[in-house]
Amino acid sequence: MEKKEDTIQLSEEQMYDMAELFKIFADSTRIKILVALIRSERCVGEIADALTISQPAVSYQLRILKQSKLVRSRREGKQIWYALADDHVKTIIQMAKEHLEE
Amino acid sequence: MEKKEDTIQLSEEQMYDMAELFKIFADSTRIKILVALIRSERCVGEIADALTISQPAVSYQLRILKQSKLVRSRREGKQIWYALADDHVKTIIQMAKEHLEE
DNA sequence: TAAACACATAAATAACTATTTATATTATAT
DNA sequence: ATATAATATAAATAGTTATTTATGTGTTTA
Repeated sequence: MEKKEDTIQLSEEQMYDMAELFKIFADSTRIKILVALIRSERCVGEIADALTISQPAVSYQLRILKQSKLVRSRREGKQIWYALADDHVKTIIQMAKEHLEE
Repeated sequence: MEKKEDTIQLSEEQMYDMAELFKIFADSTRIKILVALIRSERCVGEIADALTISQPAVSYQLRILKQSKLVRSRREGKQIWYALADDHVKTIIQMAKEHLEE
């Protein structure tokens, strides 16, 4: 039976970056947006309507999520469609859900 | 081969609670404290010295961590010893580390 | 080309939060 | 009892951030 390491090595910078990563998830509006995007790609208006958040507020948060490379976007005519950048977001949210359910 | 569910069901309240949980990890001082506690139980002064953070700042953050049930404490004479409440913290930090390393 | 639509951006504001400085509490030692 | 040590708490401050309101940008349609 392999034992888990009981220490985790992290540099000062890594700990700082880690906090920055958690900050992105530390807002319920962003969580709602991310959860909505787990199901499917969505455009800005859809998100605003579905979550009853103002359009500028949604755009503001989408920008943050995009800068953090958690979502990507593509333009299609007048609309801009947003989707999760990869599977990490889903994994992290799933983990957090399991933690909260205990 | 079992397929993962491609949706995650979360109530409004769960998403709010999730954001609150991430907020606790969204501060580099708290991350540093938690990482220090992965190795071993520590008293306030030790933490302050090791991380070069003022004693009141450490106490303030420990209080938040305790209220969030991420750490527990016990008094031993004049000192108060803090430790991680369970294995969850370590798991979450390990996950975040792996995410950042990609 | 003008109007309408979808989205982004800017400025202002309000709310929250971490740190510092100072002081209070609790426990030990003299 | 008093002094000292370890930690907690309070008040003040400064920095950050999400939302609103207003406006700008890019795209389609009439």
